[in-house]
Amino acid sequence: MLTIKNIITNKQEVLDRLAIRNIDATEKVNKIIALDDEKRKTQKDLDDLKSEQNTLAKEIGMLIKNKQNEEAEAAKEQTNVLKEKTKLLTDAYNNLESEINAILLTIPNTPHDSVPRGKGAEDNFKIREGGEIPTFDFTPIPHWELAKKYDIIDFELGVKLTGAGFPLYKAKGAQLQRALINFFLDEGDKAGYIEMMPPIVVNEESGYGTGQLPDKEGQMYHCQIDNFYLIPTAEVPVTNIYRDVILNEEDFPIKNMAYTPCFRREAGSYGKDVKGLNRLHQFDKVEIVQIQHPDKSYQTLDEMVAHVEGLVKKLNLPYRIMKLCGGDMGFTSATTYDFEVYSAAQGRWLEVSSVSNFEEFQSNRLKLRYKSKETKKTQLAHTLNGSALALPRIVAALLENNQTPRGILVPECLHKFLNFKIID
RNA sequence: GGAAAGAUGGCAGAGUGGUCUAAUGCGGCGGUCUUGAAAACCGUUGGAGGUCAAACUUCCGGGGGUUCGAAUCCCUCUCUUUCCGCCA
Repeated sequence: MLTIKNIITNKQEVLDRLAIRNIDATEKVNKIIALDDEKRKTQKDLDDLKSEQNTLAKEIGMLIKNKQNEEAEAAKEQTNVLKEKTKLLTDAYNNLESEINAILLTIPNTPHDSVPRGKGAEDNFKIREGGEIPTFDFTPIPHWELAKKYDIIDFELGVKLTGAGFPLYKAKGAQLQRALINFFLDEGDKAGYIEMMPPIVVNEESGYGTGQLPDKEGQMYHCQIDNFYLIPTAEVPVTNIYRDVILNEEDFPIKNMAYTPCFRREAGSYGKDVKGLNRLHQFDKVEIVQIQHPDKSYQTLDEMVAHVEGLVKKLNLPYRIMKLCGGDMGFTSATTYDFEVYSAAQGRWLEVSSVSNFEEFQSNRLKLRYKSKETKKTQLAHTLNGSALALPRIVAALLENNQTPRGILVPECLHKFLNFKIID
């Protein structure tokens, strides 16, 4: 969430930035500023009261020590009044605080200056594209049919075992998954990311830390007995490593990555979006996460985009990089680039990665800070993450784009992880 | 799953109702000495809020309670360790 300090000191800028999302937050911001002012005054009064009580308590201690019991009793009487007042003020203070927080939670991150205005996906700005859309001298088959034809992914068996959206990968299909994961992790390793194998079940605090809770509660699978959540992305455990951490400037940049399965309930999705591998309840993903000094986070964002671009290039997939407009950006992001690959038989662009700079929005909730060498104070760090990459849609595009009458050709970058070069 | 012990500052570790704004040690930072370094010695040493700065408030696993006063007593939750049981 946004910091109150930022809202107060840069009020107009905050409002202007939020306008990029087509949000007029004037009312909320004014309310927060007013409430915060009141909170501050209340705190001052409360502090004074407590100070008075502390002094009195010490005096009573002295009086009792000196056996001046009558005076001590009289002093005790005094504290009763103070206690009453303290209770009232404490309640008022707590109310103000939760009121402020409640509003704060409803305000999304302020988009970066460079983020284009716009309403939805149609207003996203294409940064670059690459690769070539394949042409066929036959009608290309969609991946779910290819999967069946070569018996590499069994959607029906997944339904039997669990339900829709939980496919079972078989034989070369399963091996292809493994190869992709290895490829992504190896590339990440070359780029300096430290590999992690985190828990894929997290507690409530972690859910709040990265902002999945409370807003997206219904999107996560919940183990009620233990109050744990299945992670919707490795971002949750890998970023929460730094919850309540104060870093040194020398620690930057922190570069971590993790392969994990991801679980999403995807309530409300339907139609062609959920066909085949397009949208699943369980899928595999390698996530890259960086924590960076605020001055360098945008440089880092570019670096991460370049990394992901390298992956889709090596996989030889037609891709485009979209800079999301204000209206299409996620709640917590300040800048997001989406990667889409073209899936030739479906004839659609599929989102396979989303690379974002959250600036200090996540850090604020995580209490992820660093000690500034210059000011000697603790300041919020910037967090960034991106998929590098999510498997299912990559697989969908690979199957559809690389199909030939003989079988499906496996891209060269995966050969060293596999003992076959064609799925037939 | 059963039993017991425990959770204190970056780490180790004292403190069991009243200058605890937490001893001591280690580590860190600054200084003296030195050509430089080490050693020795001296000083300093966290987070949050607040203030021009201070004062002040708050934080001894989380929450609640008792008390004029809680790291210290009570309740509760969480976690850790050890032992037993079960087990990949």
